[in-house]
Amino acid sequence: MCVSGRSTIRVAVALLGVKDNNERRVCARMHGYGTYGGIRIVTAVRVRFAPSPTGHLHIGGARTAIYNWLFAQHEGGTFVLRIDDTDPERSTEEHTASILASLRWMGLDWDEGPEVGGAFGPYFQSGRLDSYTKAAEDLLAAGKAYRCYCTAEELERRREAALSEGRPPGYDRRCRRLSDRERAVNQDARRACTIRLAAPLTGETRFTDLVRGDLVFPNSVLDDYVLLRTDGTPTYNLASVVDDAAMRMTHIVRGDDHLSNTPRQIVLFEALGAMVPAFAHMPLTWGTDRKRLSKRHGATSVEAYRKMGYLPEAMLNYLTLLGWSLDDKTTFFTREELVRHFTLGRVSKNPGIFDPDKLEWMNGSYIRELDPADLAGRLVPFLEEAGLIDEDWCRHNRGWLHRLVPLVQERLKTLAEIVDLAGFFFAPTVTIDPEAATKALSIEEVPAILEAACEVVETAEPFETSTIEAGLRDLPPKLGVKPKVVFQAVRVALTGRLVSPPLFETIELLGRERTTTRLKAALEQLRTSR
RNA sequence: GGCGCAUUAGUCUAGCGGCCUAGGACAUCGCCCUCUCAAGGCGGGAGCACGGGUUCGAACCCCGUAUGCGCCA
Repeated sequence: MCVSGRSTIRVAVALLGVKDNNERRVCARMHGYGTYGGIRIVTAVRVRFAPSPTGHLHIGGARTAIYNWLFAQHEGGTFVLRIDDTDPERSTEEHTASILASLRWMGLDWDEGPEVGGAFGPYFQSGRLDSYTKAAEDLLAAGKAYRCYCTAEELERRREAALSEGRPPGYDRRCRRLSDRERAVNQDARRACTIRLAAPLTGETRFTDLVRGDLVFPNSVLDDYVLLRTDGTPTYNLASVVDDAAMRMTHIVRGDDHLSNTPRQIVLFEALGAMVPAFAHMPLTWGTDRKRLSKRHGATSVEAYRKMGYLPEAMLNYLTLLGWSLDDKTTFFTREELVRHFTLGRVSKNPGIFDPDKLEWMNGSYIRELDPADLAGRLVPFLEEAGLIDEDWCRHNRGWLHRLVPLVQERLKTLAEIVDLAGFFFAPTVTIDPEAATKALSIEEVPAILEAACEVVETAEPFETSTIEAGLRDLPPKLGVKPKVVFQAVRVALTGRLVSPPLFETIELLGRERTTTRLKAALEQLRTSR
């Protein structure tokens, strides 16, 4: 331990009781800090992401997790995952599992938390309830909290009265002024009560937000908020602060919807005699209508985007850039580059509107950059999901799949689009889209075109793109039609639609057999319908 | 109602007093390439919320106003 500068103390890791396998990293870099009795403490960075398992991991939550993770990685600190499941009504194990899966999918592994353990467990708040009760009781004993016997109805009535008289509607601290005798009477009668924090009445609470700068709040705006409800359950503020203190968090990186809550929590940290962490409030993520991102805006969970065929690296890149930038031009970052460059100081102060278009563009760009073999592997689950292939098929056709990739790679914006784009390869017969038939097959010369094309395919030798292309390119002048007419007619006959991968390569990949079969089938269909 | 935070094109952003006749990207529009669709290339339109100051000089500093959002209830 050494003292450096005015009222700044560097604290060795052991002093804080941190004994885990991060110790080596931790000792190497000491960037974190908090305040303890007004003294600035510098120690290893410890941050947490603390989702409530009431649904899938939300885009907004994912971004908060990413910023926490990047910050921890950049600083060589510890990233803790804590599940805030104090609401038994809405918390489920399925949601917890889904959140863990989404975090892992994006590569946001945690150093401590569910399934990996750590020195500060349990990492579920439902397993820590006793500590909240104890904290509340300690505060009670120290005179820093008090029992409040006001009922919900009384509070409601007084709030309305205050509002109609133009007074602030907060709790009037009535029970804080109870005499010892009154307290004893209520206690003996075992009247239901909440436990409220006895917040300071004067002075001010100040802190430095790592994103927004120095902030000062007069303590007069603080209220004596509830810590423990009548049923003994902790409020968000109590549980969160007690855990953050117990888990030795050095930085709280979270959404700025909590900004106004921060002075309230700082007062609690101080009342508990705990180190006050540093804070960094991230701007919120909005939907396109400038409202909180919700179901109305379409897919809002990471899970949904995974299913739609988005790549985790695109997701990470896009979400990080929604509220953070390195400079005026860099758009693409590998995970390592993000870790190397990420700092809270360059996080934007403005809320960001989630733009699915830009995500899609970025995803397409990442797909194009993928190693073809890698892309092939990533496409398999989507083809399987659509029922086009199965495991057995994969075992025998890996080579074919690798030949397909170059035809689709620069056309895919999401992995799931492979089904639409290349599904015709796998179907036994082609169903021709009526609109495509009208546009490409209704021309008088089409039967002749298809017959000629069939002959080209039957005789192309060797059977490969170049010979097929040469043969088909001979047809337009011979038949006296435009090239486009020939190619579109053949395309529709083979794929059923007006849009497909490049024609000649498609024919090669389809094979002589299936190509001629399809051309003949289309011819037959034309004859019967005329 | 109180307190707080924010405000660069439709969207994400660069900018931290002269490098800005404001840079990049998505989207959009036009052209080129072209067997369709993509991808790619070239080009266009579009922005400092408003009003006062400070300064030789303001997107940038200060003060108001407006708007949006958050928290408390």
